[in-house]
Amino acid sequence: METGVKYADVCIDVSIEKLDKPFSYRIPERLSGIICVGSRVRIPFGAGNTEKKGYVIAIKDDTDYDPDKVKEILGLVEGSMGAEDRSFEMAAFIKDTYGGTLSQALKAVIPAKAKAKPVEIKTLVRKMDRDELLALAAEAARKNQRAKENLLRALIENDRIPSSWISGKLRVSGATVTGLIKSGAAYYETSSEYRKPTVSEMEKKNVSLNGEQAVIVSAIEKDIEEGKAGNYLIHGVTGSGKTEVYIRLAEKCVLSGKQVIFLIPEIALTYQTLARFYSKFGDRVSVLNSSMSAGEKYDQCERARNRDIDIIIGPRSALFTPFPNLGLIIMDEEHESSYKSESTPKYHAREVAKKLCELSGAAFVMGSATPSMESYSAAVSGKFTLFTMKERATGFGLPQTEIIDLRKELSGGNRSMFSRSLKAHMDETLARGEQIMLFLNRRGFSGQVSCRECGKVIMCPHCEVPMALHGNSKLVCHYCGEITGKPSNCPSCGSPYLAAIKAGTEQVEERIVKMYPGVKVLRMDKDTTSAKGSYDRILSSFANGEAQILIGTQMIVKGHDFPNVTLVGILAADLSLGVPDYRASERTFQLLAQACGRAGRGDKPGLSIIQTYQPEHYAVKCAAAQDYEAFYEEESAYREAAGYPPATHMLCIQLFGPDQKKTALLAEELSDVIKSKGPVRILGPAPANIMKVKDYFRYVLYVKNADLKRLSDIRGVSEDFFKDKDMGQMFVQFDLDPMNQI
DNA sequence: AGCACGCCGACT
DNA sequence: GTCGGCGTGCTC
Repeated sequence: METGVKYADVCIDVSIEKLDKPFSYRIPERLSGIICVGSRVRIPFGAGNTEKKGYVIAIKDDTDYDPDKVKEILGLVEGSMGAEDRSFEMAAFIKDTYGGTLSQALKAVIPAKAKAKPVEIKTLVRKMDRDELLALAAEAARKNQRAKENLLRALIENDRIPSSWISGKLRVSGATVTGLIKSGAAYYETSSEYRKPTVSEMEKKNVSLNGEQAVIVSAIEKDIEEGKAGNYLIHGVTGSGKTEVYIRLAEKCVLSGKQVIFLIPEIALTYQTLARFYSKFGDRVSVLNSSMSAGEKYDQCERARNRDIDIIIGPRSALFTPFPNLGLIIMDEEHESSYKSESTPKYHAREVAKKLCELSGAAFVMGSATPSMESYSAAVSGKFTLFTMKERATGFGLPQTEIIDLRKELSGGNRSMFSRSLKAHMDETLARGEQIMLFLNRRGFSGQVSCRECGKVIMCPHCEVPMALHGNSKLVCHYCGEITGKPSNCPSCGSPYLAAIKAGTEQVEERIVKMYPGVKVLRMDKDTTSAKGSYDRILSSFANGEAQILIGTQMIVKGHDFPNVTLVGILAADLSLGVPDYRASERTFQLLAQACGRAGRGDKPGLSIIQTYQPEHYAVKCAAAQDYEAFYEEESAYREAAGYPPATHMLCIQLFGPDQKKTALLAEELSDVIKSKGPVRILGPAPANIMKVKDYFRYVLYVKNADLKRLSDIRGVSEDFFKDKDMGQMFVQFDLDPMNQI
């Protein structure tokens, strides 16, 4: 037992800014050695000594605070998760890196509230002996208390009755049971049992590794064995078999008594990967997903803590699974933007995972066919170890690609959305009985209603966003949810000629149906996947060959393999290039490269056709050539020249307020305050791309600096500035290296 | 957030 | 003269 340790820094678990600092408490003798960093404690707080709960974030021999005023910890919180030290270091890291309060960081890091109690299995246990119970039963019978009599008779025959029996088989109400307990005939025993998500067992197949896979597995395993586990980036072309590498590494890790966190961008998209993990690890693997209740998440944490599972698969929040001996974090599809949290603290799972691995001595393995600029640059500079997989595991080469210049099509007299080449290849593919995927990204325009006479678009009254037509009579704002009826006349000029822009995919579908009567077509976009389960239904019916053509937005390019797809058509590649965002090229490249990779995943060669108005754009050219390195070089030069991540770091400060002038003014003031603290590159303040959402005006300020510490200081300065300010309804958000420019 | 102290109006 | 309004300001 430790001696001389007297004080604990306690974070009170309320999300109140003013309490967002540690409070020192004396550790009573009886608790010394029991209380540790991470303990959940009860403490007296404030003048009234109201009892509050807090987290111990540090233990110290002395305190900076007036020792006379320091109070004593009352005790430990019963049933606390006792989250370990690591979680608190993670919370501190998140707070320091991404801002927000410590409580917000703690909330992100503490997986589920302890108050979300596990399902309690109650058992009624006999307390009296048989004769006494018989007497009671006889008395109940005499008083015509049928329910009580039945329960007593059941209790005579069984000394333990599960509560499910009582309400189910015996049909006895709770009141009767309570009465019985009061009379001392029996008592309730409660024990918690985990709610286990169902696991379907599949046959285990042994896949042998190809050369590239084996090299990577043995290199990383060697590092782990020598205690030199680091960060690894696997750049593997689509279909190169990254999952098998993950499985081997995870297996090795589990066999040596360590646990694995496997991060995936979106649960629905990687069913095939999940199935492979299940078949390999059975019920030692568990899946976390966003639709789970707090209780279920709590159970998963308990199972992890108790070493009932070795592997957790889930989105970024799976990072905070409290494994006692974490050995490996895998991050699949590392470039996906869903790894960045959208709410404060806006942390990036990649950075947090890296930190977590440092703290626990675990290996961090990232994989992608199109790595993010951030990761690849870290790999190039030697911070991550880079592995490249160039072979497709099936042995077949990458699909052929063809770039079609839509400007030439137009000047050649073809005004349809299908180029002559695409049309010809579609004819052939259909004739061969193979499948086609058509990809179109037309988010943003679909559904908007405009007047054919004055050209005005119907906007949401609360947001600076066009309303979208749902069905035939409803207008919906996708930003605030405002629903209005579709007016019969234009609100500005009164013209009755209102026209809705159809979703691109819908138009494509109409054309296809006309072009190929009798050919089965599936469409997948926001409209067709809004119903629960429709996503999987569409994909599986396409996989089963129920349709020959699948038309969709970017959601079709991810995940699923369709071995019979031999033609992929990208109808308008540059639509995602026009977005005012420094990541536009990167995202376009990723999208195109992934879409091209969809063709020829089986044993038949594939072809991808990219239609574009900008055939000379490097994102298009490199994606067509499946040349990641060339893209990286070009994009890297651009980021370097323009001063964008990863060449520098960028702190985005977003101000929100109902009064446009006041919000703009506050942004200006903040900008001046930041400038007064030393020279630094500031962009803006400027109105956000979408200036108004939910009646709140949005102003944005970007501060650039290569030094993260400097940006963190600037965030501190800003936070202090806002503290002294009368903010009214205005509020601020910080976003480090944002994924989307707002 | 609570719960104090605190400095001004209507009451035994 | 006190009781009590909730306005500011700490709370380890």
